[in-house]
Amino acid sequence: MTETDYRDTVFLPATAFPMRGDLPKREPALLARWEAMGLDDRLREAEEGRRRFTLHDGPPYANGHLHIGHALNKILKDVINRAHRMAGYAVRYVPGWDCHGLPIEWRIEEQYRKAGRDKDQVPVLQFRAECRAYAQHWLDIQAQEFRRLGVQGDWAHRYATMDFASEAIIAGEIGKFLLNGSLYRGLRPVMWSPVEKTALAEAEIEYHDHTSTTIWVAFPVVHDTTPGHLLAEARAVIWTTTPWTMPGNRAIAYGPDIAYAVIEVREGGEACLVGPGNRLLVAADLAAVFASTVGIASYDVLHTLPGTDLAGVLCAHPLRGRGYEHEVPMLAGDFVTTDQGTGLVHMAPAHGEEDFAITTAHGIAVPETVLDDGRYAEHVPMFAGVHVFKASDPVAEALTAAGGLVHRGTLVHSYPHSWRSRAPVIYRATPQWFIRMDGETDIRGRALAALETVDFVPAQARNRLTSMVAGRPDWCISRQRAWGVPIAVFVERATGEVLRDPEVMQRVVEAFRSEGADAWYASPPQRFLGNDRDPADYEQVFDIVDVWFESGSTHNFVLGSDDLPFPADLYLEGSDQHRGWFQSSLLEAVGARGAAPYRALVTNGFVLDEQGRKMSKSLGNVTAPQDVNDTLGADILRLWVMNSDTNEDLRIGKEILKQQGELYRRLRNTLRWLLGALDGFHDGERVEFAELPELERWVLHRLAECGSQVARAVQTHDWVGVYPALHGFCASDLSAFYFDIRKDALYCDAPASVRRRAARTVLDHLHRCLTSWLAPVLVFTAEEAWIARFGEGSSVHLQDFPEIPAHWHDAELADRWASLRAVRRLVTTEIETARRNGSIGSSLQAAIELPFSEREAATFAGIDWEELAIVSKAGIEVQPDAASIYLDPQPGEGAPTHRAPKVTLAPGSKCARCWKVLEEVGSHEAHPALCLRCVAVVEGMAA
RNA sequence: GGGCUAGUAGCUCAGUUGGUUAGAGCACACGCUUGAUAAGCGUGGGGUCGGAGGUUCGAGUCCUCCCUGGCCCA
Repeated sequence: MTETDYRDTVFLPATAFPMRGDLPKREPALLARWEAMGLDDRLREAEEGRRRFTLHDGPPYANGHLHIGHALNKILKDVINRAHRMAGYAVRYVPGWDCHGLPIEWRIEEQYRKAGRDKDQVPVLQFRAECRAYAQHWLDIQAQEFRRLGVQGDWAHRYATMDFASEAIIAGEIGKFLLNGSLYRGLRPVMWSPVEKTALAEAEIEYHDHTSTTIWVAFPVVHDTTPGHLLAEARAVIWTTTPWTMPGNRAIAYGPDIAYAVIEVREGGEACLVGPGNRLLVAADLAAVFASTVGIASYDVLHTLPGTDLAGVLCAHPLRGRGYEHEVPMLAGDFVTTDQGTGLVHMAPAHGEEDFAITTAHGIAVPETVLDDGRYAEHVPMFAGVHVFKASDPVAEALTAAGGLVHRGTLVHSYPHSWRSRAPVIYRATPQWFIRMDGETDIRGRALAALETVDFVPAQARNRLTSMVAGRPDWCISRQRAWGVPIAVFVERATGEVLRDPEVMQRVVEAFRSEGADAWYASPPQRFLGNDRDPADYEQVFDIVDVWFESGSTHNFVLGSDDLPFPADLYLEGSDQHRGWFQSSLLEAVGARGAAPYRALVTNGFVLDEQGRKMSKSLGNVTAPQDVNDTLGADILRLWVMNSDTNEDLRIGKEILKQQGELYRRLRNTLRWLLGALDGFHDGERVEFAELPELERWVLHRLAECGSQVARAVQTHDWVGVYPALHGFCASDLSAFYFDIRKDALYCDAPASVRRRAARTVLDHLHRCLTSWLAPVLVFTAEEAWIARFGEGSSVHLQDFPEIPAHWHDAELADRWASLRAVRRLVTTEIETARRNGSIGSSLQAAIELPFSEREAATFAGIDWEELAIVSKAGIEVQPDAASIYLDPQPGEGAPTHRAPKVTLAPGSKCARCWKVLEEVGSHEAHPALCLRCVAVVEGMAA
């Protein structure tokens, strides 16, 4: 008989599960299959009566295709949801969308501009309808894109901030803040875009470099309260990067802990605007820098005085006599530093947070000097009608003429710009609606208390969110725009008081619920005010609410039923949402219902390119999820997420994805080989745990370790490292070790042999465990590998994670096998040496001789080294006095170490069936080409 | 400029309370196998642990400063 004649007697792996994933084609087919079999409904049915896990979805903005950050976030959510489901929870995931707001409004306006139409001529209801249609369009596209990524959810019942029900709830939530007294209207400096003519949220601001005119301005001291009257004839010098705020100046801040100096100019420089004899007040430490910057050649320090001495000093505005007659008091401010400038800071109450806080604390009125389009108001002396961004020259010239300008320069610095128009923004005091953070309702204090019971992953995030809540100002919730939910309140004209009437509020909410927020614009005010009030007595507010308030309200849209209890178990978003949704949701929930809306917060990092840079179209380093789906498959993208450290920023690009493809292949081939080796497996083959060889028990131990790791991740929401570990298990423990060793038994042993049945028993566990553990991530591939074994009617997604018996875990066995594998590594190295010498080819051509110490020989007794090293012959030689190099961490000092393993050519002939080289081959008459084991198997098959 | 955070092989990541020669997978090179075959196995090269100081018998781990990224803020 020739070799090929025995090939058919070998039990080679057989499976229809292809080696190549072909995911871009196969994934859509699986999605269609799930749809056809009603998988989502079956999941719902299977979850009856289980404990619930609720991850409340943070809404992406319905504007444009998904980018990689969306994909990362939704995939992570999906993995966590699916893993909980398979761990025994009922999971109903309701995805949502953020639909209102400036970016969409801007797009619609843009369309008008391109069409040459004036958007101010468009009726507001028509404009809002177009915004709604636009948002709906992208919502539908994004939903499809999320589903293509394999994200499971209740897509039919998704929420959207623009749903009528949502708009009604948002109005009702505003009503709660109105009625509990934390909503107020106030004049405050807010970030204002003169281009869009609206206040902007911090989230709508971005910083770019900007060249500003800087000026040093001298304020004459007119009332000197310092001991010894040290400020006689002196002028206080301030430095500012915003000359346009000079008309709004009302005070000067000094640092109480800073030392100040009165200097007298001895000699001015060539271009210096202050001549000899001028007396100037600046911080003592900054005097020299100041002098050289403004061109003072030399000066004398007349006096130094502590900052506290400046209390009570009054200055004149440098433009006194030209319409600026108010006094400018010097006020103590802890925020004043000597990092730059003069140590004296000019305070314009309308144009800065600190300015506002310190001046109003001293009873100074807030002047409204700048109009909504960025021009000075009519009442502003000298500059009425000038745009603030063109005011540097006029202001500097006026100050020069008045003798108040000390120096002028420019500075390139990071400056706030509108996120949408990219135009610079300003601080401007306007009447706005605010939610009070402190005071009676103490939202801040209660929010901070609520955070103490929230779990954070990663843990550092707690610090970040807490400090942001602790430090934030009152929440400005009004916007002067059209596409959103109106702050549906009335202000009594006679008193300026906001109307707090639950019945009015109720009428608003009901109208919104049936007709949407458009009702506010479409209905006469009488409808809301009721018959007892005269609409003429009230001003109807048409500001819309900040979209962060809307998204902060989303927990009210979906949570609060038996199905979806409040609070959510988990919120999971990118790290930018500490300032955004994590915070707005917290403040909204604490303010309106007194509790945090989440039990745990998970943060994921940002996605960067392969060099760690931000992705941008101009750099051409953008990785689009759609492209990955179409070229590699969504499973590859999902694997990328889970193989990354999502707690930190993560990277993606061509090479990284290629690597994920390689890692995927290993997982896929592991499943494929399992399926092939399990061909025809039936329950009767199983071997009891007690009958399993040590090697099989060791694999089960490793399986138990992996299972614990998965279970831990479900509980902690921290999945970093879990799938790399699973991959390592497949590559190192299974493919390179267990599978390689067991191929002989699986391919060549008789089907009834205990060794082969034991192996298949374990392979069955491996297949079930691996497919279910991989299912939350490789949603398509795991399904394929499940169907390949259990048929078209089944789905891995209807499975729970297998229960792992506690006795599978065996730490002692693990230690022993760690040593065995260390010995094996040395053996394979020796075999490799022999191979390079040309003495052998395959390892089955080798015979090995293992020198052991007595202790090693005892410890490793019973080990089949031929099997473990995959060689044809293995012998052990005990060296009585040698040190135990495989067992001692530090080989004996004194005792000689035994020799390294010795590799020789195995004697005998190659068995035509199992390819081992054995001396017994040829000894059987009927099958001279076979070893005796194979003879028995072949004859058994023939019988 | 401030807060938070990171910087370990080409890539993705491990590195316990400071303790021997810094690990793994992938990629790469070479070899084996041709019964997981557009697969599998083995061996190997590759790191001044971002940089510079300091503490210590000993630092990837602790301290200081600096550089480079990221998020958030000003």
